Amino acid sequence: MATVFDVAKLAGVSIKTVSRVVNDEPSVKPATRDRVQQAIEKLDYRPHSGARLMRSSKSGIVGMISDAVSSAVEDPLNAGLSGIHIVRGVQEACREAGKILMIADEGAVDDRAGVAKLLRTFESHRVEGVIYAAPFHSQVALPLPKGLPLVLANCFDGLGTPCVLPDDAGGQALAVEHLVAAGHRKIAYVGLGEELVAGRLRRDAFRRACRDAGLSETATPVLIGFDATSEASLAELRKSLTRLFKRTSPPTAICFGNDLMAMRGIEMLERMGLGVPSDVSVVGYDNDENLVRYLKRPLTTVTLPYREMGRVAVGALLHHPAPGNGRASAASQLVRGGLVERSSVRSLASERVSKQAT
Amino acid sequence: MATVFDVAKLAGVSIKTVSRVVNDEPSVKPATRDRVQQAIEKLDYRPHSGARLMRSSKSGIVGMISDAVSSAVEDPLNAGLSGIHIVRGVQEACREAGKILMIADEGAVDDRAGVAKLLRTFESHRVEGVIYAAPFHSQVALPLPKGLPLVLANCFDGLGTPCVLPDDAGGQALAVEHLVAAGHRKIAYVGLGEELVAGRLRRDAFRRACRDAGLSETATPVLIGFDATSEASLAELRKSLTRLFKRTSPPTAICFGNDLMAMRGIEMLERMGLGVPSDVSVVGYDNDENLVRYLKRPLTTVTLPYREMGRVAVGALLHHPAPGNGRASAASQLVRGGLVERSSVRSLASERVSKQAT
DNA sequence: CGACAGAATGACAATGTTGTCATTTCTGGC
DNA sequence: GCCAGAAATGACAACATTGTCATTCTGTCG
Repeated sequence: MATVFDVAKLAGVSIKTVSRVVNDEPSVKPATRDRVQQAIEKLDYRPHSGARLMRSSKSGIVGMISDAVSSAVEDPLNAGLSGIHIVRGVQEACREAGKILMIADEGAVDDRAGVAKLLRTFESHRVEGVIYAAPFHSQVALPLPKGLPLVLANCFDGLGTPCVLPDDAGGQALAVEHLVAAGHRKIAYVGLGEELVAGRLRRDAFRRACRDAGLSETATPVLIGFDATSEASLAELRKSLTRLFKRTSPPTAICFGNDLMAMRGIEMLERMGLGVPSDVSVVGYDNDENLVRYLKRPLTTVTLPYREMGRVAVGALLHHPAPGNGRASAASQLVRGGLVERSSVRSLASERVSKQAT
Repeated sequence: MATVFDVAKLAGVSIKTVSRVVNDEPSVKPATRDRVQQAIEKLDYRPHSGARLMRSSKSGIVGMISDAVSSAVEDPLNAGLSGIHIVRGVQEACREAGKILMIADEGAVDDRAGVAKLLRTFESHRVEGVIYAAPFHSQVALPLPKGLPLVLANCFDGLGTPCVLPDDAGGQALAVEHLVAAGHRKIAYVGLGEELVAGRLRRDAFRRACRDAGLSETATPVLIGFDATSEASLAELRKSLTRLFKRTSPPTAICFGNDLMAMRGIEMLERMGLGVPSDVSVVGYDNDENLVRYLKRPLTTVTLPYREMGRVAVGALLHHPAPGNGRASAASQLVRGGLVERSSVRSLASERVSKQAT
């Protein structure tokens, strides 16, 4: 492959001038520039990124660790494609910033030794930073690279490593506020397990939002600990729902822990003779497009803003302020996803009038 | 960051010895090796891949052009995640070969200028080869890189560029053979548009397989040109199906052009009062896991072996024989996907006995 | 016309590694 | 104790580029 020397000789200039043309530096006469360009064209010259890197120590590469692709293929039932959306956001932001993205997907994002190895590879390539994306909102314990900026996406390590997280609390509040605005006063929460970060945050936010709306605890029962991918847990869920609607004053709306659970829950409600949203309104969480597209009853839900999180992570990585310098960007950034109104929530007209009266 | 010099000084050896240790070369005394390893550890030394590349001209990087991630996010309804599976296969094979994968996903895989730019970037990084994956079986016209091995996946260019393709013909034959073995003698084909490569191949293969099985053309009507993502086309499909079953001797089985069409078709058949598979057996194509998992009626279908195609593509790239050297690997490789038996095909017992009699 | 500023260009070092080949250090047999 | 041959180690060039600084060209103004 041709080098600067070949190009320089053909164009009748010095190698430094070739370098200037290649890097769009000023003070090269247009005529010279043209000659060099033509020589480049003719010789099919491509700058050698390795040699370049050696001089400038700017690789222009961003590394990313994710199991998005592997889990989308290996485990399509569980993987809500969350990772793919984060990757997409990262890709977009990298492109806009003129960076090249190098994705390491070895499947095992929770294998410390494996991650350490990937980080070493990235360091060898002198990447400008690394983004680590977890498949779901969780706490992680990563081996921290020495001189390499690292940003966590969809996870945190409690050690002050910069991270980008979904605003589960804010999102759940949005759901409750939406139901309250539609006139609902008796709202149940049917959620994930407490061992999940998202499960805890959403449950707590639900409670707080209900309190803020002036709803009593008895009117807003909280049932948690379900896993919509487990048959046993679904049986539990069915029992709980049955009990819930045997109450003297059953809820008029349910916030489900996520879309999959909402989907299963709706099936159960309908089998119990309860229409959605005629008898019960339902709000999900995640806005899992992939799931939502197969639902007969369009589901009102809260978006988990994965793509945006990817973008924010790149921003945090590339514009990370020199440490201890002026207005430090918060180590942890929350990204709020919006509520998507579809047709699983019914407005209780009488209430609405009394509330929305001018 | 530390260099070989730092390590050499600390370990009390020459830089060359450090290089030997790093590259696991023989003839280094165990004691020396240990000392160097410790120095590396202590200094957090990471070989500089750029400098390395300059000397050895082996980057260990494979480039890939795909729109898998972007289209999975941008257009989840159409994208059957095919691309993701190809990427996965490529990832796996790269890992096994000790190569690093660099994915360029700019969304526009059919933009010649865009692809040319990506190829230039890859050339700059001295990748060892490039895999170009198309979202569906198609013919492409790519700008061919000069000194860079290129393998096409899920597409071909008719110019002899090595490519890896799904064996649509073989797969469709599998479907027909399965139905015939189950005793079906009247089989309809309801397929994709002729403008699609897969549409043409599958239709032709269907006809040939029927002929081979001794079925007459009247018993095996072919209806093509449908697009299950278009409402208008679905209306057409409904009309066609209605007509089909008004015949004096309607088919007992249908091969649909793909799983989505099969899904829609089954809905229509049921609305027409025809049970699947009690009244009509159905075979799909693609084995789109992502779609199949939401079907109530498990669909018998033929796998589009995307993942395997990715693996084969890497194999073709890395073991590409020196041109004009001995047993050249075929420029075009077909990968056969198997038939997945679920429960949308009913065995016609009487027929079966007569056929399977010893 | 000469001097001068600024634009355009070039010479050369430096970057971190590995390949080549030379040199030193062992090892075992006499 | 010596020597041949092998094993271990080292010196140095080469890789392709950019940064630094020097040099040459070009036009302008007095």
